[in-house]
Amino acid sequence: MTVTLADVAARARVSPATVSRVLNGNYPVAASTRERVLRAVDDLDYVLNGPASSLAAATSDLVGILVNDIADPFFGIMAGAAQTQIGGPGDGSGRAGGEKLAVICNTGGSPERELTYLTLLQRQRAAAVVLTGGAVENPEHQAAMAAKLAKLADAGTRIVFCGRPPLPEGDALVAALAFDNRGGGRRLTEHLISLGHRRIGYVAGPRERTTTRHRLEGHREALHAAGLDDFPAGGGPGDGSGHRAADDDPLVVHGPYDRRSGYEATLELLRRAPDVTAIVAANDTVALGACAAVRDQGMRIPQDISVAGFDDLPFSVDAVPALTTVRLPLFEAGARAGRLAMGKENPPPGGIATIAAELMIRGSTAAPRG
Amino acid sequence: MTVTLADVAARARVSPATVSRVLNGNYPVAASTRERVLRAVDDLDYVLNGPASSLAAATSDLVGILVNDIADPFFGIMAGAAQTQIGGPGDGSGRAGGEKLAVICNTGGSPERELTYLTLLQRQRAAAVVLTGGAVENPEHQAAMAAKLAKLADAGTRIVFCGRPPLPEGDALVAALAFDNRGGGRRLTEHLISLGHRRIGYVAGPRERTTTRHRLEGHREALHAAGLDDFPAGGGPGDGSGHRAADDDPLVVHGPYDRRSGYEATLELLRRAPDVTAIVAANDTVALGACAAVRDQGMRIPQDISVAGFDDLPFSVDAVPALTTVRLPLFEAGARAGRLAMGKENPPPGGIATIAAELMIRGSTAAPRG
DNA sequence: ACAGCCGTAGCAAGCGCTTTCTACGGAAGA
DNA sequence: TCTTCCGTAGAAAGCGCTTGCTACGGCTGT
Repeated sequence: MTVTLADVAARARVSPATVSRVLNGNYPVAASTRERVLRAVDDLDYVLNGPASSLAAATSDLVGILVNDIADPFFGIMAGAAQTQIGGPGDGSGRAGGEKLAVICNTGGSPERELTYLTLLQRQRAAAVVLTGGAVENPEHQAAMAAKLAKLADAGTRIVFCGRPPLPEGDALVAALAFDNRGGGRRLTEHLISLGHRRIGYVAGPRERTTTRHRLEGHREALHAAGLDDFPAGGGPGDGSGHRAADDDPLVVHGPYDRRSGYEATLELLRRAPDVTAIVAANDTVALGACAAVRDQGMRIPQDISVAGFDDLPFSVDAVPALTTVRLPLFEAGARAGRLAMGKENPPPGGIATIAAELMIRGSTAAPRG
Repeated sequence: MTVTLADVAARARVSPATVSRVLNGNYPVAASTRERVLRAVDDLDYVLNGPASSLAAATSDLVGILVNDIADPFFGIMAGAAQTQIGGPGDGSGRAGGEKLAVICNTGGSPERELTYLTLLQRQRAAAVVLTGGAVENPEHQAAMAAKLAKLADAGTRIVFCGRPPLPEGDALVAALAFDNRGGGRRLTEHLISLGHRRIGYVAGPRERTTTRHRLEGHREALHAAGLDDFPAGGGPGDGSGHRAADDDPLVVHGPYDRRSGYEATLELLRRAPDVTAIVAANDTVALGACAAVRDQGMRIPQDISVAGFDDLPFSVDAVPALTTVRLPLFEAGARAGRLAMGKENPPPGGIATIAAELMIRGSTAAPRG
């Protein structure tokens, strides 16, 4: 029924071993033989049996990319960029070399799914795994992840973090690309403060997420430095204690990273503190929801209230007014993560690189009235 | 080094065959034995070897989802939805049953990559393939696709189209979910006409794409019905001849499905026909770019010019003014495609279902001045 | 002219799992 | 009590490929 290596070998009048070697190209084969084999492959329309090949070679050409929400361009951009460095041909150049199958796995932000996908990838003996976006900061889950990743690494799977800090116990790690969420958050709020804002609301992401915590800590650092915090700041970088007072702060509302949540959290915020003159959102998507809420309350942006986001997704520049935000080089980071996963690029010194976040000042923020 | 089935068998004091049967659960195994095996699996931290399993069973648990651009929420939403029906546990219910690995493959809209991914999936003996979004209408490529898909189908891979019409020669097909792009396009333009617009520009998607053509044909149908076309309309549904005059129409500009293209194409359009009172964009992303261009030319939306999109992506309702567009039930369609791919749902009668597109009238369209 | 090499190709042993077929023991039927 | 059958477990034959090792010519070096 299906064509096998042996069929090709028979047609080319060589042994299966030779066909295999031609196909893998890592063993000297005479040009004439090679050509004969290639023609046979073509004639027979032969397609390698992946599982058989992976079994025999004890490796596979699968690379897993884990994302929290593929419907969110934040992840789509990174994943797509990573895939350009990994998948099929069309890397721009020819089709030679490490042709791997990049697979994007959508965890939906669920720790269990994250672990399940990792197991599935482990089953497939994946060549590499790229973990994107914020991690869940639950000790139990972190331990499970560390264990799982250690096993993967043991099995020869390369591990790359993209947009999240490596695990504390991460010896399994190969490379980590972390965004400077804290610094970005700090500069954004500093910008608002320099504009004259004193009461700044914060629509945060989900609790127990590294991105959420880091951005919020940056925000608090800026407030603290300006003496604007009723609540203790998060301390310097590396000091995790910033988590402490978060739950009591009336100017901070948590919610998922989506538009609807941004809308509702903003309404709640305005109810709690009608005197805020600026709102910082956990990310651009949330900021869009916040803008809608602000408008529905009859207020203008930025005249009555300033709004800022984070990430600088493509649509942010088109918002009206254009959204002040913090630009993260998502595409570049994703591509670099892809390269690291392929072993095309050396890991940064120390295994971890921090990627700068750039403040983008646009029309949605202005000095408060009065 | 790594734990194998045999190790588990030894520890549980049973044969490898029994362990396999416990794990696959499709053969009677005494409860006591099963439990013993399961404990051994747990103790040893055993993980099935996917390739070996796939090789022996001649099937795999991979499901491929092909998308044109994963950074575009249009695809992200569909792919994510499909994955909820396919991947890991957390389908909501327990972890039983068809636990498969949904993999998203980003073709970047390139025909070659599309084919390559299909080959890669064929290599892996994928259980199913979901093709999303518009197809490239190049005869050569279509033939290659048809051949490839036929081979996949022969090998037992289920094929599902989501958001694209099935291939003409598509006997390989299992199920197709097509959006009513033509009808949606028609109703959108009818709406504009009913508002009083007579000169309507159209920022189309890339040529040779089914979505592009169908949406444009709908637009032309509406113009034609109102006697507004200087150029012949596309004829009724099913008549492919609408393609004919497209290239000459000064009111139509083609470009990729991205924001930047929308911006530039709009500028070009306004240069060519400064008297247009409305602009229809190929999709919402392009519409955003169009809005920016319109504004940069010092015009207001919708007072000076109306703008409309297509898809109703999440951000469209937050544009200012909110974007008039055509809503496509992307999530529902994606989920259904996922179910079809899993064989959880029966294919629609005739193998193809057309999914309705709903006109969403919002603030970005209004009657022209004067 | 002979030993020794190098460049190529083939042999054959798995890789770890699934699955058919066989085997065994006890329960039920005669 | 003996046969038949059912429920359950094992033996073993691959699935299609990779790869270490062996083998075979023809060259080169002496």
